[in-house]
Amino acid sequence: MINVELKGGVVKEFENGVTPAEIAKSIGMGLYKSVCAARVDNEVKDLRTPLDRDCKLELLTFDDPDGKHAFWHSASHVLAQAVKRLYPNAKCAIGPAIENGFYYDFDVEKPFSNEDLQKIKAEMKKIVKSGLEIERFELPADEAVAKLTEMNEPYKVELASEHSGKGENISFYKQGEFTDLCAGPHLMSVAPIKAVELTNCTGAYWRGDADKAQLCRVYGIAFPKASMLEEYLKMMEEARKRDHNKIGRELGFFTTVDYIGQGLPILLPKGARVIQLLQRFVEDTEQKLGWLLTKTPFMAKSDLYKISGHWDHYKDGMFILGDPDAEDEGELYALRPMTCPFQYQAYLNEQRSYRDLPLRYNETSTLFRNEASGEMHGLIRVRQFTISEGHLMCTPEQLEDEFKSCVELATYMLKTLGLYEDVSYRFSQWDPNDREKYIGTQEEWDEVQGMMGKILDHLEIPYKIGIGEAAFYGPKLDIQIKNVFGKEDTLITIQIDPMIAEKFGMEYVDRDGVKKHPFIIHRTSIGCYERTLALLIEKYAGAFPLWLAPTQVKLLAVADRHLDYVYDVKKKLEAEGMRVEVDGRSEKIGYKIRQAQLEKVPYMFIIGDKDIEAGTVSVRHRKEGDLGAMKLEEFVAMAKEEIDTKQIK
RNA sequence: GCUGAUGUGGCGCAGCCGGUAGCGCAACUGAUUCGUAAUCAGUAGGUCAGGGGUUCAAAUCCCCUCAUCAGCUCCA
Repeated sequence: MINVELKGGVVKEFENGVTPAEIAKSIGMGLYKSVCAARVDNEVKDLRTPLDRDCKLELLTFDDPDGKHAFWHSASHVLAQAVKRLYPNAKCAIGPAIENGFYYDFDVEKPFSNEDLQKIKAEMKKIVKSGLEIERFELPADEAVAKLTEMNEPYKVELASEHSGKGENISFYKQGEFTDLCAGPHLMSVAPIKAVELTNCTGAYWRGDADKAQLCRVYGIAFPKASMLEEYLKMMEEARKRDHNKIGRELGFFTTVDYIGQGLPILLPKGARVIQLLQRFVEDTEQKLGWLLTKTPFMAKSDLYKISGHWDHYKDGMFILGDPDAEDEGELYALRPMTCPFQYQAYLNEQRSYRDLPLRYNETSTLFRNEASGEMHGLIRVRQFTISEGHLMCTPEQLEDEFKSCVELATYMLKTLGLYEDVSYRFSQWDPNDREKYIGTQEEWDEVQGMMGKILDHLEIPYKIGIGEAAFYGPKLDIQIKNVFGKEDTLITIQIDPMIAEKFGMEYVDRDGVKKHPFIIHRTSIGCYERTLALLIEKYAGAFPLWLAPTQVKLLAVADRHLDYVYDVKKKLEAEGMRVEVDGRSEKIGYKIRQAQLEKVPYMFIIGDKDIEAGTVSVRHRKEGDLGAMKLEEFVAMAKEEIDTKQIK
């Protein structure tokens, strides 16, 4: 007998070898039917795992993230089963659960059309209705490979073969006629997968390698109840309404033009205004913190990039001016994809001593990157962008404090913008198995990654590790954020570079009179203005905080005879430094209010006879509605407070 | 770059199996001067992303290019 501690600390006795599924059943059929997976001593296990010692057991339902995971993973198997029934020649690759749902990759002659997906969905529903039990079994690796070979599943054979020789058994899950190589965990049957939607079908490379076969990836989502699916789909629709690429265009923040080219957006007055406000804020803040502004050229001869290593490691990503196949490469110029090697020249301008360090250079820097044509996305991925760039040269002793101050600056920016709660952290490391991509030796990387890891731990930053995500010259702390589609991008990056100073001969004379190479921190404080603008548009659905709003107050006259007073108010507000617009059209007040609301202007003044008589303005807030009449000075004081403290409302 | 989808007046859409473009909103003009999310009437605007081809005839069929979207790969 073993003692199993259940929810709420209740300890029950069970026979040795009991499974979580059996325990769930003993508690009640309701629980048994809804349980998806088990957490045994904080480890997620399949419900069929025999328990052979005292332990703590949590029975995970769909409400638990790991429960959801198992649920979706089983749904992906149902998807594969349906595909195999309808398209017996399809070869199965992998089909995991993801953050929101699941996908399965298939090798098929022709990618699935929307009609195909409908058919597949219908077949999935049939499978679910049949309520097939899901069984688990294990085979030794060589037998597993033999079985999968017989099943004519080459991708599965490849996966199983990697495990042969390890001496471990390989697990399979089987439901009806469908068997899949899989580590699990899975549901006990397909029955609970009541509501399914196949959301998308796209291409995806086998093992994420662009040189390998391209497969057909079907994305889906599933829930135990139809109402949950409806709710989810509605939520996604709402999220898409915030898509910066849609409302950013509608609200006049930016546009694109076919004959200018991909990834080259036109920032319209509103978008340009927000970026200007952000930029002034960033530059002023950085200056106060001891950063020295530089302005360096947008292009340089190839020689510069050869020293920095960009020519070898980043050439494909650069816009090169001239014929790259020309004999004399010295005459080639390239637009800068990064600011680093330019700003280093400022450092190199004088002989440096340890007394000069840390030396902090910042720049509002426009960069050009020849991104592959399929990569562009609204303002988030573009070919020309402007970044709050900075490079900081310091001694090893200063590294931790300086790194910390860079993180603090980024945090301050994120908090001010209201994005702090929305980001996650990634410690981006090199991939030792992909040496081509990096400079430096194993020892150098181990050392600098060790240092960075220690600093991050001291800062108590909750990061995940990204292997192969480092820059070619050093590891990064990437501050990640998701767009409305759930796609993650880097908003801010702070990097430690122990290698490039040497390449450029950047030195300082230390206390002991010896010349040494400084550490360089590459960092951005607010990221790229275009991308940050995009995420702010999505965050606020276009309704910017007052301090960033392109137009802060819209003045609406009730009737034309009030316009003189209105323009007088405008003048006074502008004298206070506020951004004001007048809607002088001969429309009804309701119409003009509606327009201003749709434009998401923070404050509207409704001005009519009553206001002129009383010498007031009637204030309306876009969210709070009618705030009543007040003296202009009263409003200005209130608005200034809101602006100065950068309130978000 | 790859897979798939899309590209019709400023925006959102119609235009089925080919016979030379419609609607709503916006814009403009006129009337209305009306206090917190849409006043009424009228006018103008597109050759259908661009180029080539098939055809007596193409927005509608075919090819190429460009751009947009989702995903992959890549990346701030």
